[in-house]
Amino acid sequence: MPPRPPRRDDPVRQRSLRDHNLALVLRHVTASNRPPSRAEIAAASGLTRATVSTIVDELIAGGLVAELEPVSRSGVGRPGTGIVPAGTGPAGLGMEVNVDYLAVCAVDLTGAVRHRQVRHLDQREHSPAQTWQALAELADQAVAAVAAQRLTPAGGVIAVPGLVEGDTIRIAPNLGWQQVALPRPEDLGGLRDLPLDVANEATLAALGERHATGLRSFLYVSGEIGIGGGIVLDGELFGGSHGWAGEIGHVTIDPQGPDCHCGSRGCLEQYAGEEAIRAAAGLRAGGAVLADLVDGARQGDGPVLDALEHAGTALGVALSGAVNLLDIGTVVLGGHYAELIDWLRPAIERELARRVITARWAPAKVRASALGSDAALVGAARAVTQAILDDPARFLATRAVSAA
Amino acid sequence: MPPRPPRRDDPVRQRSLRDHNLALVLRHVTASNRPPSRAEIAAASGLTRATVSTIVDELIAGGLVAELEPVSRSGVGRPGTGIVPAGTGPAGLGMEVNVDYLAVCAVDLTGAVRHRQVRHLDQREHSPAQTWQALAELADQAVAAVAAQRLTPAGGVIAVPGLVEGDTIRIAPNLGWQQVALPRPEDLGGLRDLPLDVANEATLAALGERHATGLRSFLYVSGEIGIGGGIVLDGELFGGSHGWAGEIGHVTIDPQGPDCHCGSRGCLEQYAGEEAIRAAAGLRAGGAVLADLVDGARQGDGPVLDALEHAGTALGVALSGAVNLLDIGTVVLGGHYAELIDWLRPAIERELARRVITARWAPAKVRASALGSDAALVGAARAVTQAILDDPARFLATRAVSAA
DNA sequence: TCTTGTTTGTTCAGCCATTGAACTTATAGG
DNA sequence: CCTATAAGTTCAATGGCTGAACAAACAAGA
Repeated sequence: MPPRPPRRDDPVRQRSLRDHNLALVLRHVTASNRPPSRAEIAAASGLTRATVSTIVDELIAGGLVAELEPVSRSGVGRPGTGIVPAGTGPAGLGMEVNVDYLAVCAVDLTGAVRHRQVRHLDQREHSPAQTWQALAELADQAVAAVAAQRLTPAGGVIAVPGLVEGDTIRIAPNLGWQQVALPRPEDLGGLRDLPLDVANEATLAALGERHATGLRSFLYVSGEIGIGGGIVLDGELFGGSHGWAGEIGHVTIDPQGPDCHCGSRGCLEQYAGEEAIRAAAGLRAGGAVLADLVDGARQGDGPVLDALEHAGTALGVALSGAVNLLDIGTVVLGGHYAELIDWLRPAIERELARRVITARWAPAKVRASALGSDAALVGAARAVTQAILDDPARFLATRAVSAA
Repeated sequence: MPPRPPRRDDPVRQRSLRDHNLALVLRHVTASNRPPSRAEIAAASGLTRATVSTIVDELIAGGLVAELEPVSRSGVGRPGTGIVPAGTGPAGLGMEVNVDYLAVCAVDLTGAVRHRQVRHLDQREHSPAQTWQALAELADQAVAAVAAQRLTPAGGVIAVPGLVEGDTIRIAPNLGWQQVALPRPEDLGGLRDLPLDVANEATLAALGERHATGLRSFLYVSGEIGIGGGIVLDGELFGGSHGWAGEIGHVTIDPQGPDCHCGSRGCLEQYAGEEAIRAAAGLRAGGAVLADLVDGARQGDGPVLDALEHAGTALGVALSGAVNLLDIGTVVLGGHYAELIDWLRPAIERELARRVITARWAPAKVRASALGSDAALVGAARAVTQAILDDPARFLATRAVSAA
């Protein structure tokens, strides 16, 4: 998502120095829970107050941060003026295409969701072109709603439950899509001139969780119809060679297990996917599976509890492999799993304790998603604002050009 | 291993600018296959010739690079003087503690092995203290040998087949070690004043392979008595939260499989570890298992071929999970696997093709280790020199202090 | 009310690394 | 011997950070 991450093989000129410190200061502003003063930023970042002052000036001029009204604060000495991320300024647009709905949201630099709209639409009954059309309409409304709050959309990211490479969707099994390209800019109405990106839904959800939880490294696993995953390492999304990392749904649980639609056998999805759990629980097909499962589990329904126990065991086996491989301290369960966590957790933790070789020294934690079903949508929007926060200089430069 | 990687939350002063470009230029010198001239470095790095000149001067003064004799080169114009990594200068000491031998080697900044010595010693019959004693003697000889070649040892790293945390070895099953600390500096003779580190053997082997092969991202798997692994992402070793990443030997192949000594069931080691392959092949215990397997396979011995086919299948299942999770393009087989690759590869590639969901668009490559059984030893030594190459400024600073 | 002490934020000279252009050095080719 | 070309060096200019001095804003005590 970030247009071009700073490479360590780049030469460093004076300007890059400023660029780095611009990002450093901005990060302090967005990261601290209390609006910091220039002096506090200086103390925390290691820069001098003089440098911080000029940098803050530049950020204010660019509309990325703002000064707070001088509120009286405790303590002796001249009170500092708090610096906050700009509430009016750039906004990130997140869009989600899922099996039976479309969604759009907008976040500002503080991470607050300033607009959110969901529209039910079954993609399986429509062509990709129709989906893009409907999404463009939603996006138009979002752009308008956001403008009314004095925010300027700075870009958009679309979350898709499938494999994405560059600007094309290789395959999205549950949508029935193959080789679908991003819509052309001229078909996008209000998004026309904005940078637009597509990415995998679970990957973006992981990004959303990263901000919502503050965790530096974790494995995100989302269970819905399919099982998706995302890996965050040291605060950064890990994409792998092609951006396809995190595909835990097709990790093998039992080499001789049931056939999977992916062509393999014994994939995790065959044990812990929605359909597998439903069938094992003896529930009817086509209903509101998640609600039925939660109800059944709450009422102590035997087959349902057994089904969840089995799913948890399979999840635990897959996660153990991942933890052994990545030595990662936390697993975040999202999607339906977030609501089923109470019944999944015992089996998952049992398997982790048995199968992770370092479990006795550093047991991995299992927790539920903080954003729930909005994770991918919010994560997509955050991807846009995050790119600005990571490299404010680039944003300021483009802003200066468009102003001229 | 690198003392402290540059953090993105550090403030940047002018000096860091120089530090960065120092490393950038040095990297160009070590990376290019032909000794580059100052002008070529400037063109390749994006810096100006003026800057490169002053930086090269600084590196020459610090003894990290040297000018080549002005050889006549083709083409019109003033010929450039080639810059090469200093052949005399800092050296890295690699040490390896394995089940039945100790080894030491030294590499210079070019990566060339300048000294290498192996001594047979069965650690299972000796205490850790005795091992350290014997290793210190070997290291002493290495320091002397290296000094005779006008090299100055800059640090040492010990490779151990076990789980390392900080300066202690948590557990090394095949050595029979638990909670063993690094030897005290005063017990180390010629190593007394050098920075010393321990790390996992497979992790260091991965590092060695990274330099020997030039691959940017790969998964290294080494099969000997145990199975170890290391992950290299974008040129950097990935350690995970505690440095324990890469433990692929205890990934579950079959949740109901045979008991493993680690307390779990169905671990990869139970299918593709030396002992498992030997038993499946019907070979006698205690012999030269690897040699027997290679002989048997060459002669078309049925049980041996079957055993390798089964091991390859299990490896393929485990690697498929890893590739699905990490989206990594290359798998490097080391240790015994390197010599057995011809018989393992078909099964591994078959499973990867079946089980990796992105295999049809980007099939993962399987290749043999370039360093063979020396990978861990050389990798350990390289870890030292790599730290210098990654941050020459730090090295120059300590050098300046000790000179004063 | 006035003074003192404390902390914030700004100003400015000094410093440091990079740049770009001019200049010197070294070679090939006519 | 002269010209063209490329490598390497020198040097004034530039941009960004630092440190110290200073102005501004406040609390506490006399």
